[in-house]
Amino acid sequence: MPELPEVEVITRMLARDVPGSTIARAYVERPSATRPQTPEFVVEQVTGRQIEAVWRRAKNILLTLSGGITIRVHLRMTGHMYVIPDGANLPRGTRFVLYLEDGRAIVLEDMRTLGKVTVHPTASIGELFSDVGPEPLHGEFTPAVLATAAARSKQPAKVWLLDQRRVAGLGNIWAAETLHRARIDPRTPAGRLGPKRLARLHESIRSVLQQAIDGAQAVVQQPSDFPEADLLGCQVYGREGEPCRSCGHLIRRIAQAARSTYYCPNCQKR
DNA sequence: TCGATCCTGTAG
DNA sequence: CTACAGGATCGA
Repeated sequence: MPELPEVEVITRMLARDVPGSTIARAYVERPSATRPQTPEFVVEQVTGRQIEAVWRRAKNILLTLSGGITIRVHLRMTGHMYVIPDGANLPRGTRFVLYLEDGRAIVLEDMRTLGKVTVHPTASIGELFSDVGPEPLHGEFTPAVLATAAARSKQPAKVWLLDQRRVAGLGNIWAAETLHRARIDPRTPAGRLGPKRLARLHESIRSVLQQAIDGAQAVVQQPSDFPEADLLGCQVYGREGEPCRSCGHLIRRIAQAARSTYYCPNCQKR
């Protein structure tokens, strides 16, 4: 279920706890987790290598290993990844495990089994993400970049924001929250947003995501905690029929691209 | 550009 | 029981 903020916090935890450790063995509980690669291939590629770094790109977790190999993990809808102590039982829903030499293990827990683990030459990681848009919290993401990407697009703004080729990391929740903060109706064609609203959208994306990271970070007490940002703090997501926190109008839910969109019909204009 | 699809758990 | 779930890809 994680979007950029949740993946960011999960990545930070791993980046704090596992670099320097060596993978003693690996285990694929669910063969579909590595598709299109085979479990045997993935296990063979990672065994015996040292974890040098853990980082994030869009909603992917990357583990850079010694010997020029990188593990790419995508949590999709229900994935979670964290370290368990030596001797701890594998959690229910475990799909993939990296056992470390010191006895700890990194587990991929994923009830819905849509998550993915694949291995790639580190040198080729760049091209893996060649179609993915800019990281919204980095300097490369500017109003101008946003404007260029939005130009002439007829896609509704909400659907447009979910497309990872435009901006990396937004999902159904934070796309809705971002549009509310920017006071843009989710049905507005992206190409019709003028400089003023694009500037608001740019700023909203950054501030909403940064706040969500801070919120998610705050709820994690131990590694296995899922850094679920506080949905009670959402302005629109999941609040159909409830009053808008800014104006009191009732929040509406519509379907866009077969997914729910929540918005305030009063605050958010076309 | 859209719907179907990969899966399973849970809410209504 | 059915509807739906915070993702992404694939084929029509």
